Amino acid sequence: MAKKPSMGRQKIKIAKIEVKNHLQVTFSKRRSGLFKKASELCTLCGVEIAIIVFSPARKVFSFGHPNVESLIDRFLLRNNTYNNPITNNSLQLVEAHRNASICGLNLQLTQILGKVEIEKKRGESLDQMRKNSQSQCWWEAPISQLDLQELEQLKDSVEVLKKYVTNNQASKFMVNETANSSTYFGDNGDGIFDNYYIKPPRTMLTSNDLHSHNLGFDLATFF
Amino acid sequence: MAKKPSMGRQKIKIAKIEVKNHLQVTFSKRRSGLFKKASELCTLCGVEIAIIVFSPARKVFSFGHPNVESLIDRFLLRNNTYNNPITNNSLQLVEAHRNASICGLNLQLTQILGKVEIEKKRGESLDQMRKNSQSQCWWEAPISQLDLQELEQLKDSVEVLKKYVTNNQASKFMVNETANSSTYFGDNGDGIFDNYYIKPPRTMLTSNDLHSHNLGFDLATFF
DNA sequence: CATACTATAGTTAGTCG
DNA sequence: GCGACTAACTATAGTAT
Repeated sequence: MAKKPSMGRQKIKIAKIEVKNHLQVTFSKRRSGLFKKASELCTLCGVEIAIIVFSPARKVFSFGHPNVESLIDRFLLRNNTYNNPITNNSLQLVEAHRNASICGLNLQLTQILGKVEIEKKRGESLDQMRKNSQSQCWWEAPISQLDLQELEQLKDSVEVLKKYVTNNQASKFMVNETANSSTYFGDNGDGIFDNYYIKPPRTMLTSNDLHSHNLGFDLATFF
Repeated sequence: MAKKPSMGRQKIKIAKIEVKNHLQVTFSKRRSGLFKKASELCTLCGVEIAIIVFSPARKVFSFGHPNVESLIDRFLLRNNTYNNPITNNSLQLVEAHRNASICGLNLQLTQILGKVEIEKKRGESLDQMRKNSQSQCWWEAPISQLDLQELEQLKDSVEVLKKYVTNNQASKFMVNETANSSTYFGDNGDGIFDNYYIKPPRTMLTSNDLHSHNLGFDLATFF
């Protein structure tokens, strides 16, 4: 067949493409072009970038270095911290954010883990105590049980918070294409959020989680 | 001075630029290039895009059409609801995001607040108890104090998390210019980016880009 | 940190498989 | 939907302001 010589790239107007098929092709090409530019910018300048795209077909495409979630977190945190309209509580907020840092979270987690143990023991002791004299401490046992349960939840909550912040450790490019129901998460090994009430009964933080604070930057500056 | 003729664009390796000054220039240029590409993609294909960039200088640059926050919301929500739970990890992710919902946070906060009250009362009671028989409960008081302190911290942490999520519903931005972050908010598709950090609104794209876009959005509807 | 300039490297519209 | 191809079209490296 006679090959028609390509007329090459034509100039186009930057306006909504009406031809559906054409639009799809352009979207696909330019999206990958955009992600490529982003990744180059990451490499060249050592910056962190997250991109979220909702396609015409309602699919989600995302690019993230090191990963989308952690950048979203930082973005929101930063906005909250410095732009919060509730100026009255700004100082408290700053303090709260400080508490949300990895360091603070680890500390809190450690304290809570220890506390859970203590509460268990205390529950037992109080249980015995109640046997000895119920009239004196009738309210101790139930509260103690409640404490324990709540503390377990709290512990897990803090772990979730910590995971949020810890996510920053990843150091890989990640490109996601989320069809209407699936998202591929890179094998960074992070991005794991543990559920605080459905999770399996195991310790959720590995020693790795607890000690790896070697972020490429100083997280503390964000709080 | 004798004008040296430009040697034109040179080929570069995509690797970390070491020369600080050079890096800064490249970052600035490529960032605006990236945002322009994004805005073109928005207009051409009628898609929605959010970009977050953390610069080497720790500044935040963002592009969003229609705006960053709403896209983040949808991204997280979609991950929450429809993420494909292939592995335990992703399942946990789904649950964790669910936990991050306002509802869950409110619940947790309520629980914690209630617990703080209980702890206070218990502390008092235990204090009295200790007076009555120190030998039996010598360890109660100190632990109780520790409890209270920890719980206050936890309460703050959860409040932070809640702020995270609640932010979605707050007025999108009030004081969005800070010393640390500049944000480009994509507008209705005319390709005009308002820079809220550097100067009053000014055109970012060339006049060539300014006329042909029309997505039928009104900037006012976004804020 | 942003912009102006120019030659050239890189991207992509249009088309086919 | 993805790649390949080619001829334009654009972005941008290097440099200076």
